[in-house]
This record gives sequence, C-alpha cells and structure tokens, in this order.
Amino acid sequence: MSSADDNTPRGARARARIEVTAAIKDEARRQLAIDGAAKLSLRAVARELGMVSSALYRYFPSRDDLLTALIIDAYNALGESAEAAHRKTAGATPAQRWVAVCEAARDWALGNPHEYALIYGSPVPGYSAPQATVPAASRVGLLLIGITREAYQRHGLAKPRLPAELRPEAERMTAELAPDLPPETVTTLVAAWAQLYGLIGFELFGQFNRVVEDRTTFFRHAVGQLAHGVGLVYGE
Amino acid sequence: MSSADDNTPRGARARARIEVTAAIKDEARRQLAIDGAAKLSLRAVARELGMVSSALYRYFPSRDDLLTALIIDAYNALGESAEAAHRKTAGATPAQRWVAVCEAARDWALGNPHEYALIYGSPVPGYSAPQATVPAASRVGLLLIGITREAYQRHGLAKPRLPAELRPEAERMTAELAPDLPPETVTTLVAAWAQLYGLIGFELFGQFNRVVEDRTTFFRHAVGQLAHGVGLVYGE
DNA sequence: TCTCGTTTGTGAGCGGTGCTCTCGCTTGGT
DNA sequence: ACCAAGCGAGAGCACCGCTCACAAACGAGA
Repeated sequence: MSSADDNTPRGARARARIEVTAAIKDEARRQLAIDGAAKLSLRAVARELGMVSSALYRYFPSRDDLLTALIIDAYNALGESAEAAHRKTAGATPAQRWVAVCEAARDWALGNPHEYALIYGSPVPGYSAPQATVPAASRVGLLLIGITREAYQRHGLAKPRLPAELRPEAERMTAELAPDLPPETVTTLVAAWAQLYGLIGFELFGQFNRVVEDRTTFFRHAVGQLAHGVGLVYGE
Repeated sequence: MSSADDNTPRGARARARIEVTAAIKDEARRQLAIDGAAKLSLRAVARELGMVSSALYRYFPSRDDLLTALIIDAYNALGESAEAAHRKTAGATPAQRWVAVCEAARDWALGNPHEYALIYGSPVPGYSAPQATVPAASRVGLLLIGITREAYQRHGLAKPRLPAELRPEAERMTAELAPDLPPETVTTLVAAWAQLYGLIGFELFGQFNRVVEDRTTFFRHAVGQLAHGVGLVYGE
C-alpha cells in the first residue's frame, strides 16, 4: 500500500489543476442548466470564475472539449441515477425493476433537461461523439440487459417472434451484447431501449404538449408495455 | 372567380419579396444541410446571396424567426414524404401502410439529418416551438391515426389491455385525437408515435453505432412490432 | 404625370463570441 | 538555488446577431 493515493495527484500543482478543472465544469454545468448548450460561453464561464478567457484554454483546448466532458458527466449522472433505482428495487420482479429504471431515467431527464438534450438531443454542430463517451453512454442499456438476463435465468422469457430476414442481424447483436440471451429477446431489447428515449424525448421537448397530460401514468404504462414486449411479466 | 390569383401578390414589389424570402430560406437550408443549425449564420446567408447582412432583417426579424420558418418547412417536407408513401400504398393492408409510412419518415430523416435534428432533436437555444408549427408537426401523427382508423372500421382491432389508473387520461386523449377509436388503441398509438421517433433518432444520432448494423431490416421489424402493438395485423 | 410615403438596400457600429499568441510571473522538482 | 514547466494576463483576429440612420427605388393616389 505504499502507493495508496497514487491517483491523488503528486504535487500541489496537479491538485490545483484538478480543482480548477472541476470548478470550470461546475460553472459550465450551471450555465448549461440555465441557458442550454447553445448559449454556453467559455468567456462567461471564465468571467464568472474571475479568470480571463484565455486562461481557460489551459484546461480545455476548445469549447467542444468542454462540452464533451459535460456529456460524459451527464451520461454518468444519468447512469448513476438509473443504477441507484435499480439497487433500490433489489427484491422486486424484473418487470418492476425495469419500470423503476425507466422512471429514474425519465426523472433525471426532467430534472436536467438541458443536460439530457446535450446527450440525447441532436448532437451539437459537426460533433460526433468521441469514443470516450461510449462506456458512460451504455450504462442504462447495460442495466436493461441485466434486468432481462435476471428474468431469463430465473423464469425464462416469452420469446417474441423474429422474421427470418432479421435473424442474422439478431444473432450478430446477440453475440456482441448478451450471448446468453435468445436473439429474439436481444432484438426486442435494443428496440425497446431506443423507444424508451423516444418517450422521454417527446415529453421533454414538448411534443406531448396538448396531447398527453398525465404523463407520469402514461409513461409508466408505456415502459411497462416495453417490458412486456421484451418478455418480462409483472407476475414474475 | 374574379379574384382568381389573389394569393399571387398584387404588385411586382410583393412578388420580389416572396422571391427573396424564398431565396433566403433556400440558402439557409443549404447551409443547414451542410453544417447544422448551430452554425447557420445570417451573415453567411446574406453574403452568399450578395446582400449585406442587415438587409436580411427586412425579411426575417431574427435568426430564430428564420429557424422557425425552416422548422415549419421541415415538418411539411417530412409530412409530405410520409403522405406520398401513404398514397402509394392505397391497396395494401393497414399494417403494410403503417410500415411504409414509418419507413418514409426514416428515409426522409436519413436524407435530411440536420433538418430532422432541427425538428426532433433538442430545440435550439431557449427556443419553444411557436403555435404556428403545430399543424405541420402533426401530419405524420394524423397519418398513423388515419391508418389505424381504416383498419378499425374495416376489420376491428385487437384492443390492448389498459390499466384502470390510465383510463381517464386515455379517454381524454381519445376525445381529443380520435373519438371514433377505442381508448386502448389511442393510448398505444400515441406511445408508438413517440417510440417511432426514438428509433429514428437513435439511428440518426449515432446511438446505434457498433450496436445495430442492418438498420433497415431492424427498423422495419421494430415498426412492424409497433403496428402489432396498436392492433394492426399483417394479414388484414 | 408628378409626388409623397412606403419599402428596400447600405454601411457603420455595438457588444458579444471562440480562439491564438506573446509576455511575464509563479512554482515545483532537481 | 536554479530553471524549465505551468499558468494567468492582455491584446488581438475574425466572426457573430442585431440596431440604426440614411439614401435609393418604387408604386399608388392626386
């Protein structure tokens, strides 16, 4: 244990760097929450932190890099939130846990709309998500896979029908995502994963205005149907 | 018929105005398609059109107003595309028409990604969609309702189950959207509508990268399942 | 046909942005 | 104790949205 705090920075200098970096991200997140990503301004962040704008470039080489950092943090916050909901439902049925995780994702999105828009809305300018975001981005998906796997191992699943033309792709996805699950299930799971974000996005971005009113109940039912489609049943 | 061309402008002046307005929108759409909404610049549009930037404000009072115009156009282009697909499948079964309409929406989105992002991605800055966009925005949804209605009137539908707690909301939505359909159907329909855009968005915004490869087949199957959930069956 | 008010285009300008570069100060490790 | 590396400051570049005062072009009514 001689290198106990090796991840804690070696010198005071490095420590300061981490602190300033965090302060920049915090202030940026503050502005993001208020005005949205488009109005996030490096100069304003620097101003608020009492430094000159050019100093900020010592920490983030460009505005896009700051945004990328915020994106990763947002993915992780969303994942964290979903995982917490998952832990809290340890005893429940898979279907109940599925709904709880989906509701946690929705709650996080409603509570942090601009951050959600940053990750699941249209990607900024000519921006394509760097590889670094991938692990953070997959946390909710992995959770849904885990819930399904748990149900499969405990009671088995109702397998959806799968057209022949989709079978090769289904098997490819299965091999990559969850080789222990049936391809029919994995395919439906991937679709449900995308559809979940359709439901959240429509509510968040105002598409449900004047259409759906009791959105919590509606959402709960819709994601329950998604779970049902994947093969989870409330009883088990 | 004395006022046959009343919508055609009275003088040459008014004619010029709509021509310039159209030219601005066209050039803006060009830039939008290349760089995305965030980089759309009034000055660049004006420059390309050989006018000075301030002149452009005679036609659009602000950048947001230009964007709003583009948004409405995009909704209409998407709606047009979907309606064309609907017309082309006049003889087919409702389920087939459903899939065709969804595929048309997807095709349009893939062909016009930045315009799609403009309407179904995160709304720009502090932007909330003006009332003027509503009719254009609902065209695809109305199409899906129409297909479902046709199926209902011809053969009836398999009614999904509806939990008691959702019944009031389901009946409210039904009264507003399609009083002639069963509330169970309307509820599932609204969810399917949102889920459709989850599927399109995930593909378009790169969430399916390294996950789904044969996206056309996958999409066709997923929206087929949506149709099935609403109660449409391929056979009928 | 002339005229006068409206419409349109011009150019300067304001305050803001992302980003670069050079300059000195501070400081941590040798 | 020194020196290179890290860091902040400030000026500056090119761009942005938007405003304003002004001049030219225009068309409808006298």
